[in-house]
Amino acid sequence: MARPKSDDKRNAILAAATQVVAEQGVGAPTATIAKVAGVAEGTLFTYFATKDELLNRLYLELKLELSEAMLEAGGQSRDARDRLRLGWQQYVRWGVTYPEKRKVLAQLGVSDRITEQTKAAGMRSFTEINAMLQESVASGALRDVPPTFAGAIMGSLAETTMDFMARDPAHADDYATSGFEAFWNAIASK
Amino acid sequence: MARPKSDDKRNAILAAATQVVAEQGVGAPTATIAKVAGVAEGTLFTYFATKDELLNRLYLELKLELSEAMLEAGGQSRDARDRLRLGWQQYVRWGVTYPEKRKVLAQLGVSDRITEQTKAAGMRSFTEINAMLQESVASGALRDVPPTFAGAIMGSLAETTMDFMARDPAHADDYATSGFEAFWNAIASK
DNA sequence: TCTATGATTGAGTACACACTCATTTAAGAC
DNA sequence: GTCTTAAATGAGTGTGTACTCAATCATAGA
Repeated sequence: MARPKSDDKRNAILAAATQVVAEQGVGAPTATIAKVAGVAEGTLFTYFATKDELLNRLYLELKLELSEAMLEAGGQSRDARDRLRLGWQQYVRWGVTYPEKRKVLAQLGVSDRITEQTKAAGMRSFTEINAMLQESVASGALRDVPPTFAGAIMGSLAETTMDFMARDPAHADDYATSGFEAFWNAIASK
Repeated sequence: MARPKSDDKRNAILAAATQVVAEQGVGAPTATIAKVAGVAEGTLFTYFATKDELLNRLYLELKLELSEAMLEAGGQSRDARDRLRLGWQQYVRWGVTYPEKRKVLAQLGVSDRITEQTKAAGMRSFTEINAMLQESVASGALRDVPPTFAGAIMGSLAETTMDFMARDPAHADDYATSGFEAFWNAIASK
């Protein structure tokens, strides 16, 4: 091996892509991403063959990061509701801490540049969380429907909650609390 | 006046934009939109000064259409839950009937080419629906939070529901029913 | 019918972008 | 220290796109 590829550069490119795509959308130029990453444009293409590959990798990376954040500090001992509330809390915390990452995920989620394959792989990160949901859902309004539906509901309610938290920071805590209550009632109430 | 602009052409352009943006995303070329609409590219620019103006108008038009669809056939006599269920039903019906319009709205909603002003104007179409929500929300989990939050929750749950209906049409009715139950519990349960 | 006005056309323009490639640079093997 | 190999560079290339404009055409009003 002559000169190895550097993980640092790869990460710098992904981080730059996050920043620039959050600002400018999926149409953000590779030239800008490279400049922000501190590498030449050509270098970007030695790490990612095409812009689409870069976007798909970024999507996966962020999905994985989010799913890991949700499971962090998840002590086993609590009951289902508490474990879900913790996951919700972590989700919201992550989204508030990294608004660009959240925005990028929203952009990429509706972009047709993300392949079905990538989306499927992204969902796999959430199997553990879906398992957490399963028991809470068993006797509620969603009992007739797969647990991934509850997972999607969790995602969309958390996103909606964070939108309002961001728009009206003074009442952020109210939204976070009410949002979780709404979510719990949605999946667990009969 | 020498030659009047034609509403038919304007509508044809908006319809073509809907179709093409649903297929290709916000980056769809104006040349393609014009061709699908059956007009010359130059004509597109006599009806909409820029592509951004076209996209913003399209967003407004679709938002308005959706809000009107939701209020259709809304007899006064029912109780709050029934009126909301009817609105939900109409929402889902609209989304299933016009999947391209739904997709376009999703694309435009996260695109930074839609101005804040346009988004605000789009929300105004939903004031009547927000009023409907207000009473149902009064004593539930969302009592501490503005009714537009309940409206946003309705939107995101309906979208999630339609995603699953589209992905798994055999159980579409189950999703529609469970989705509304989840929504009602989310906003009205204590 | 004639005329003035503005809609309609589509080839043309200026620019932006994803990706390439000849050249330079640097890391590892010996 | 030398050699080999692949990473790094950035000017260059081809393509695609939003928007323009001179010429043409259709309509409302006289």
